[in-house]
Amino acid sequence: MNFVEELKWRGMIHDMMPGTEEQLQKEMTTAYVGIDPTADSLHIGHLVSIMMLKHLQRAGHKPLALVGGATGMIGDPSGKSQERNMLSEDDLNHNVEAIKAQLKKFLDFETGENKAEIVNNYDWMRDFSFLGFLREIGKHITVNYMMAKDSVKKRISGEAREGLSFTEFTYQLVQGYDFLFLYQEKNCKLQMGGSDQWGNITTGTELIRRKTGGEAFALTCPLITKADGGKFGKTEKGNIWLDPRYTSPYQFYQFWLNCSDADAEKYIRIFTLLSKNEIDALVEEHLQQPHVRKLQKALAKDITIRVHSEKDYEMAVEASEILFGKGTTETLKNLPENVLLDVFDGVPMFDIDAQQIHSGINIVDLLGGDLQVLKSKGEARRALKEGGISINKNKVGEDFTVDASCLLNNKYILAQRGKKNFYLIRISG
RNA sequence: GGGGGGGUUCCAGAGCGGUCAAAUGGGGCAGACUGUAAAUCUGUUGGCUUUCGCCUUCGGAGGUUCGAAUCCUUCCCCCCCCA
Repeated sequence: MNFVEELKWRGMIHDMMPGTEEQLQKEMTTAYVGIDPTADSLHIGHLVSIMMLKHLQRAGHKPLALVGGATGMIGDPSGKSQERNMLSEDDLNHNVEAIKAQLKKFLDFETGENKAEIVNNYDWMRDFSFLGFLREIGKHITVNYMMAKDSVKKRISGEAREGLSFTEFTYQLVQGYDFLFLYQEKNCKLQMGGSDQWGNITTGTELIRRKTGGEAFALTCPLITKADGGKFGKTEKGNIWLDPRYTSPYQFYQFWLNCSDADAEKYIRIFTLLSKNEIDALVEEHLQQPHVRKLQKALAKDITIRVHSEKDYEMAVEASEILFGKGTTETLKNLPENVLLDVFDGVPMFDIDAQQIHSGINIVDLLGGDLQVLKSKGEARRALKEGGISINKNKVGEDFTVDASCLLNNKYILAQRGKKNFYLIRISG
């Protein structure tokens, strides 16, 4: 199966320029996607682009990951209603390095003619003078052409009418120049990205055509959505990051496990490397017994292992079973300390003076007091009234007193708000 | 430079001298139901105390008033139109 066919059945093609498939069949082709270095870790929103590169490489082509050290300093107006904050040069450098390290988990940077490469557009933009850019690049593209792009139109005449700065307006040209540069320096003939990048990518192919007479191509994938219309990759707590410092493997696993049926069916094609047959079989099984959530489990397993590790995956499953399975106070109490800590890795931890527990402390004061497990006593009281608080998996009321009998391993207390929010309280001293 | 419209609690958006911690919708959180789902229904959504009550909040700073988110002064910011 060739690259385009592969992406097609996975539902990863939104649009592509005529001739793209032919180009890919003709020869080993170098293609790139851009990654905005807005943080020092990738999040799962980036994973789609990375998977495109992965499939590209598996099909024998050469992937480039362009880390936008320069474009990141400007900000893409696509999809944004407002101009965004600019990052400092230091932050950008730090982020670029961190992202490089993460990409190495997904792509082969070592072997073969088609080994992956990372490029940073800051390297070639840094010394490009403003005047130079105007003379060499700007004159090839008309303002009329640039204004016709949706990303620009929306900002000028859309309902929001936020206005856009000249800097933002220029973004597509700068990105277009990246493509031109890579075309000339690395024989890169294809740019890929999310469908919101179409306009930016075509500015690049246009620039290449006008300036060199050469032909380059564009391929975009649909924006990942959720069936309920929410934003993909976000939870109440924010982005789902690849870096375990920001999103623990347990939370990461849980995110995928909690996908809706419709989403899981879509995501498993996009984010895993499972074959069409394997996925079809899983979907079939899922239809028979939706409550078993085989699809979600397979999805969560595959991604967790690839992003983290087999061991992290097993730990996450174990934790999930203890927390959501038939876990009771008894099973909690019997858990050895090291297992307990592993299970609750990534769960917020609070330290409290041993004395307070031994003399008994009211639940409201414990949760809403100085520890700030919950924001305030008012909130603690409210949650208690709603029946939303459990201690060691037992629901408790407002007048519950926490004392030494609640301790797990003589040291820990598991507090729970609702079904999914856990807090571990540890005594000290 | 001229003219106009705005800045309200997470967001949108009412309020326009007291009955306003501030309508309504969205979102969030929680409960029931369930598949750790969706849909639905219910409760809740500034802080302290929970009984009355108190404190902080309506762009910033002053002022008028017994009393202001609501009136006045001044400053800051945003948007639109014209030059």
